[in-house]
Amino acid sequence: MAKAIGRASAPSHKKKPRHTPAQKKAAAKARELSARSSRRDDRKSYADRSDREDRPRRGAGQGEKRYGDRPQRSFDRDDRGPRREGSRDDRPQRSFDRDDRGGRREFNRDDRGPRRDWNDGGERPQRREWNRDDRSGRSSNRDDRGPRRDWNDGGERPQRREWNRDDRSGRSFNRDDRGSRREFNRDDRSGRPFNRDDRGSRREFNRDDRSGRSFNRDDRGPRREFNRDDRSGRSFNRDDRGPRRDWEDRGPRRQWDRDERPARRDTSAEARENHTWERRERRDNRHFSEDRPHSAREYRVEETPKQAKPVHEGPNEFGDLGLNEQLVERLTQLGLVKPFPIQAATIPDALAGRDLLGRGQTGSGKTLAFGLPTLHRLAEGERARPHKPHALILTPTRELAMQIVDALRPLLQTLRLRHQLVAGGMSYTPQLRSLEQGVDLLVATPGRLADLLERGAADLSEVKITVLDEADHMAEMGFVEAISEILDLTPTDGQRLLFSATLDHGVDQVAKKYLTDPVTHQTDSATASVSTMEHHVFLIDPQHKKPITATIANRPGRTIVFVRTKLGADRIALQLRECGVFAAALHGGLNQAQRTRVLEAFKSGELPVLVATDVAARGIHVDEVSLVLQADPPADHKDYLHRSGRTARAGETGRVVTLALPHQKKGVQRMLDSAGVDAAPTRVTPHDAQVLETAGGREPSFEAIPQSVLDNLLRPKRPQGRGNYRGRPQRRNGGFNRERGNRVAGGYRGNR
DNA sequence: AAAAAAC
Repeated sequence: MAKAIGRASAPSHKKKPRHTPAQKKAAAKARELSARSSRRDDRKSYADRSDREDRPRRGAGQGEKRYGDRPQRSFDRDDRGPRREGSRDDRPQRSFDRDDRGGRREFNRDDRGPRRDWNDGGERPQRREWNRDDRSGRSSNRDDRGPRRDWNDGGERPQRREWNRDDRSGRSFNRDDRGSRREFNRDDRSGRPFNRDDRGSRREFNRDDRSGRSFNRDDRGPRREFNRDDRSGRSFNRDDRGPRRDWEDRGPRRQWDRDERPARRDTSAEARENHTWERRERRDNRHFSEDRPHSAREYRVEETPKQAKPVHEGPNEFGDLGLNEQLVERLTQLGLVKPFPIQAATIPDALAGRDLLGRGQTGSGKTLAFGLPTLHRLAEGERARPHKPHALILTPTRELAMQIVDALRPLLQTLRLRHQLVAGGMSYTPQLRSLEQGVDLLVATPGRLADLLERGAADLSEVKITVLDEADHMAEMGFVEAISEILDLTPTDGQRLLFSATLDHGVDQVAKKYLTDPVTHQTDSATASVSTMEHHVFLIDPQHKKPITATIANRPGRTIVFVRTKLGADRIALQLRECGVFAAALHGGLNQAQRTRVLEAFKSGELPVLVATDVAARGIHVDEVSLVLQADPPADHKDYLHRSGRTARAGETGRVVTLALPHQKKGVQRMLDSAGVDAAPTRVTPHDAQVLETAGGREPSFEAIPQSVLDNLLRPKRPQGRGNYRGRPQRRNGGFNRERGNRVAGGYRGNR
């Protein structure tokens, strides 16, 4: 792709061999330009994916596609005239699409106004959310359903609401509409996957025809909307379909519910006194449509009393390990004087240049265990030459790479070593520039590094030290190929350090191939022996999952909720917010700016609850996470240990609660055994003392937290980016910029 | 089987 961009964007270079320095330079420039435009991707707003704005949007969704494609467009502008002609000819397909789109758009548009009214006047919207996907919750939906039906019969509106509202996941949309629209939806749905597959080609197609695009643009918005979020999630949606369908089978029950309902409504006063979940929920939904002003501050984490951190006194024992004096001095300034066991065990061997395997519990200080000797050795050597770094730290996630950079930065600065974060989702420019200028240490994720290697921007032939953090994960399928390729490019006599809290057979394979006479340091058993961690397993019924999750998450202190899928993360986070628990999702489907911002907010305390996939399972350190709730059980015992390890770090205390559905009981039990965790599964229901006390939960308020609060949280606090890039200038004139002749889409639109 | 990792 990178190459494709280069070609498309700088046709003049295309046919010439890039031999002369001048030509090389020109090519580099082109690359940089394309990289620069690709940065815009990071500015896709969270709202683009997940807001539920009611007004017709010109830009939402659209923006994403355009951004993605824009690099070429801007370069190709000159070419457009001719191409346009071409695209015309090609249009058959196009026009087809277009009609399609147009139609949808109309549809949407018309619907939108009314929907709003609905929202304003009615109370229905949210209930649905809540119940959306849980069959259990549905009981409350059911109450509503009668009227909706009538609506359906009389008008077409009901669904629109659906449509609008829950755009966020797109799911509830499907849900209630089952009656009339189902057909519609279905087709649509089944159509989507196709679209998806087709999209690749279509996109290609479009690319060449950029001119055609501009025509289409207006039409595209709605479509985008529709597809918007789920570029990744969509396929998952399909999975959800099964249950939904089951839903449809419920005809009879509905009848039943309807009959029931009038009575319940009449006794709403009484209902209020009853604190059953469904009823409170209904009552409180009214707040949602009012969309009262909120500020994120209201939802800040309730700080729990700080735990005393171990204070080390006396002479700095890092000095005894043979580390560079400047380094030791800086460590002292940072309050680090006593090495953790894993550090004391591995540093001497690492300084001696030996290959090693290090295993230390989660939160036991592995970053410094490999960081300090790496820095020490870098400081001893010469400055790295351009493009040829001397050390490489590889991590499985971008966040972890950033965290390692953050942890090592002060030490690197003290030693006047140059470093660069090399990870996807971020601008190429600083990465290319650093390599150009020469950089001593790269902290990288595999994909982007491979990309830079392929471009010839990086050369690993002078790498003296390679570190694999979370080595066992890196040795797993899906990672190991990339890692092998990278390791193959480093000198065979270089030092290699493999670290993780769990080392297993997969690591042995890598160790066997890439390590020479390695020494292994295991400071603890591989099981969950973190003594300050408490484990609980709650055996629950499916219909209680949501209320229990909400109750537990609604606790003071920072909480991480782990789920299995990206879509699940979005969904649970949304559900929590609708219950009045401020939560945001973190997963690989978000763009990097969003990921970074969510994590930052969680660290700072603005966000008390993080709902994450396993992207956050390993290595991520956040102070004072006092509970890890595994709403979906982890895949295996290693994941259990790593997820759990987000709490009880560096001597803090923490609790881990794992929810298991009846059919998961066996697997969870087996996993606990392998993980060495001694926890007896307990049957619980939402109001049990177990939930309220053991997990520290509290019944949530059910005062839905509006999307605007989340959008506000996600809005970058300073101009985007960590580098010196100051971000795109603020949009003016409705986002239309004459010079560019292009509407500048983007921004966070979802907060109104 | 999902997620992650480049665009």
